[in-house]
Amino acid sequence: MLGYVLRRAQSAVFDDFANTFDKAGEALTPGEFGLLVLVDRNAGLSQMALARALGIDRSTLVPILDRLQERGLLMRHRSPTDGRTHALALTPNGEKALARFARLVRAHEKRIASQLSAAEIRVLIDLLEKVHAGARSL
Amino acid sequence: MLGYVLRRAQSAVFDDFANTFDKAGEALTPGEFGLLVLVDRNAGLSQMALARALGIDRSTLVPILDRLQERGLLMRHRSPTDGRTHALALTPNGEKALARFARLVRAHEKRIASQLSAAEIRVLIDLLEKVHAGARSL
DNA sequence: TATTGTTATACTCTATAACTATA
DNA sequence: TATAGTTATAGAGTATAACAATA
Repeated sequence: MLGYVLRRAQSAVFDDFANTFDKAGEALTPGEFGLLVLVDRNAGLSQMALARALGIDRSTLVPILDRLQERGLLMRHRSPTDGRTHALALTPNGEKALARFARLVRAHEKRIASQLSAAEIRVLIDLLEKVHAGARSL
Repeated sequence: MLGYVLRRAQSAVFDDFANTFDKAGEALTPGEFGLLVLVDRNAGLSQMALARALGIDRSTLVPILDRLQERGLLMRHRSPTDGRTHALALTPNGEKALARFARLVRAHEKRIASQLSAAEIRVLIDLLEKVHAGARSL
């Protein structure tokens, strides 16, 4: 029952995220937003480090970065200290886009929490973290 | 923030689901479980009706049913009243498998809720439904 | 004409295995 | 030898468009 309700809520939230961006003429997934935030806050990190932080395989990351790079949001620089790694960073355009995206995400967050009081939001986040902890105890 | 926490919890729950089935030597996704439950409780329903209930396109459903049918869990019967539709039903083997699956899902649900009291579970479900309602208000 | 199921096609996310360049 | 990134490949979920059978 809990798993089902969680899945439904998550699905509605995902749809709202997509809709928010769509109506603003932008296109981004929650995963892409999280990736951009990570790169922004940790400029220079490698693809391996990013993949680890996102919990995905390094090969999965490649086409995702390709797309973001084609969109001019992000760049792979060659690391001067380790020729094997790419130092990731947002482009100036990527920084500007991320600021726009962050505004949209705030509006989205506001809407998904619109039926909850501030206290309820805190309780919900707390309970979700307990679910996370419980599920992790394999 | 809420969106992110929700996504993380959902991801951990999904992993626990997969792990539970894996360790029991079974293979099933939450979506497949939901589908089997729907067919079990509404024997004879059509693919269109099932797709609508699942919120997916009818063309998406086809390969999913193909796989379940290949596994001998489910059958497409020709409807006597409407030659266009298939009446879906679980096979006897599918019924037995679903009983096994339901046991595993109960164990899984117990684990993801292991850090929560009964009262907290009720509150969490309530709050998640409010999130669902808020996100739906597009 | 409209509906149901199927197929063809196309993206995206996901992974594993093998390859290249570098350490 | 080991690590980082890439490519090839494969499977699953998702969709749209076109098609055949049926209503």
